[in-house]
Amino acid sequence: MNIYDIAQKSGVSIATVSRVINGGRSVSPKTQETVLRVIQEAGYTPNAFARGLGLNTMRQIGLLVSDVADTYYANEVAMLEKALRKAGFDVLLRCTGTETDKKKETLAQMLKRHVDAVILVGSSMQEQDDNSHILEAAEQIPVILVNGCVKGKNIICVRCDEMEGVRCCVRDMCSSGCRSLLFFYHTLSFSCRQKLKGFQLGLKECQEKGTPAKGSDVCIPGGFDEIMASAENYLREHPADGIIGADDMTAVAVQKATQKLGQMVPLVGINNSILSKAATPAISSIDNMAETMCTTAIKNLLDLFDGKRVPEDTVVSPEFIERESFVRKSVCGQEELQ
Amino acid sequence: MNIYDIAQKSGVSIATVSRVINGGRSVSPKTQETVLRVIQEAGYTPNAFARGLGLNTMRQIGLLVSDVADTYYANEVAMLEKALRKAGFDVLLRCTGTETDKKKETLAQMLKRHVDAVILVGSSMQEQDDNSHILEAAEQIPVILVNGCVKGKNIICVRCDEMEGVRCCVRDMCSSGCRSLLFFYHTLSFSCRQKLKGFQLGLKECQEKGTPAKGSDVCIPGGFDEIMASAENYLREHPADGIIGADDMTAVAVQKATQKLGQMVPLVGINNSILSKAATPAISSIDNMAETMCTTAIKNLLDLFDGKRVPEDTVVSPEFIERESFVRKSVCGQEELQ
DNA sequence: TTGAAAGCGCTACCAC
DNA sequence: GTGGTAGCGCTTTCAA
Repeated sequence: MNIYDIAQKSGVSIATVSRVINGGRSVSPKTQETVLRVIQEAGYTPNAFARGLGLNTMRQIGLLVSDVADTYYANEVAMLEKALRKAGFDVLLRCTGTETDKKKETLAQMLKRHVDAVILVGSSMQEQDDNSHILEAAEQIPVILVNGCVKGKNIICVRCDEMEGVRCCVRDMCSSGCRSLLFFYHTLSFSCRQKLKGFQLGLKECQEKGTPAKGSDVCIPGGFDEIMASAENYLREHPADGIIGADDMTAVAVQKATQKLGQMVPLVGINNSILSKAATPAISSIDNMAETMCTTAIKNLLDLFDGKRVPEDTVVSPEFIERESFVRKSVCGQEELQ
Repeated sequence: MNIYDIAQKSGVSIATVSRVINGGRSVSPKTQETVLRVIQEAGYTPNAFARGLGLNTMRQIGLLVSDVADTYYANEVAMLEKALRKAGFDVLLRCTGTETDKKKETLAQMLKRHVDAVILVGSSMQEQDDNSHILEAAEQIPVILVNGCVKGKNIICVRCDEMEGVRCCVRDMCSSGCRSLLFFYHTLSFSCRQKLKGFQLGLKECQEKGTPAKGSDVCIPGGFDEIMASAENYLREHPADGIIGADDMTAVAVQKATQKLGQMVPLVGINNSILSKAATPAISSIDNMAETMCTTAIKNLLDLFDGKRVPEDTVVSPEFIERESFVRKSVCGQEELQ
């Protein structure tokens, strides 16, 4: 069953059938009706491959993410997929892992698949130094970074100012009496670097404000169990009175460690994922506005497809979600206003 | 840059170039070498759409899941994607939600995309009564159910005997002294029905064994917060001394409720996801062997593509992962052996 | 082993 | 408004 069959049954040419399928402009209402009825009756669907060949697109968009098993990324992928589907695009999903070479290779493969755009989900998709592969990809198709930033033509960035979020959090912890802070993380991604900067900046500002606090960052590679175990060892030697986890998973694991040691330490996570709710005590978390980032990213992409001008770098502000593990006595930013 | 350019530069016909690209059979080593070198130098990649049109496949496989944002499904998607990529297939991802019509429609759309197979991830992709759409799809391409079961030609099922897992768990709880059990769930999926059956079966067996316990199942639709709130209300009126959650998320939410009420109740979740680790006390969980299911599913699919005969229904056994929320005094199945 | 040529099913341009 | 037809880039059959 192909376009020729439909043309024959309708008593028209394939050109007319094609027109009807693609929006029916300059087709008489009568012809249109006939053809549509035949298509309906025959249960005909145009061949996607042939269509792709002719139009040079199959309305597919590549989603690259280091790991969908990560709750936070999974959530973003879900939101992006939903928005893209609504706009009539299919999603080609690839997990890349964190190795630079794998990420580059995967991006190259996506280009060969002739996707209409590529979305790099999460800051882990961005390299610290050399992002030339992203620039190269952008020469062919739009590249969207969700929570990342690479400047270049045909590249759309949407990100959260996590540095600011952590900076404020540090200041809030200091004003709440914390004097010895720890920042735990497991991977030094782009986003993590920003958070670390915020951590240092916050400490510095506390010093200037006359409430000096010392702080260290500690890297524990691995998953939940490794972090929990190593954090326990670390905290036994280096107790702290305020802890920030680079993400909720890390925060929960560290929380477990403090509980084992009988230390009751103010604790904050990042991402505001279900893990922060699930923990006991529930963990206060810095929400990096995944939903806002995702909807903005897709909106910008669709605008770009429509030929509109689009902001090449959108920055959204994080939001502190207060739960049980740390309740602020004062709120950074608001004190200045008073 | 197309196959004609390569043919010209190599001094051969496009037929020969095509042969070289597709495995180089019946091509002289010398020609082969020349063509490969030209392809290399030109950085040529065959057009995926044209290839799809010719071969009637683009080596893409559709993954249908009710919601990737669900930690458990996300984990399965990650494992499936990895295995498929290794076998040279791309993954087309679609979240369907739980409405039957949406699921049917999405499946139909996947078929139109000419994917090589469809994988339905999670028992929520299966309807209780009418699965004719799955049978119909299977007339065109292989359909794989991960943790589901629909009998039919060209349908491969891999599932976990969750009924058995819950049945054993109930018996273990009874033998450990629980006399009033509660089973909480939020959606009555295929898998949930199995678990419920196991719950009832376990209770019945306890009765027969002379350790009668009463039990009820309670459905709370909604997400984490709704479950937590409603469970608290329910438990205030109907305290229990043993609780099973249909999944870890539910278990954690109910755990929170018990903690608010000051009830310290033996509790078991299902899925053995990171949530069960993250909770405090850590939640014992029935592991339904997601990894085994996924690897088996892909292995069977690849075998099917290879024309081998493949088991149409594989059942794996669940595994009880003991943590802090419930420690078994005796183990179901082992007592019989003694 | 190689080449010529006929599809694959559709889109889009150019006539009428 | 409609039809004829030349591509799109590849695979594959049939001859040579």
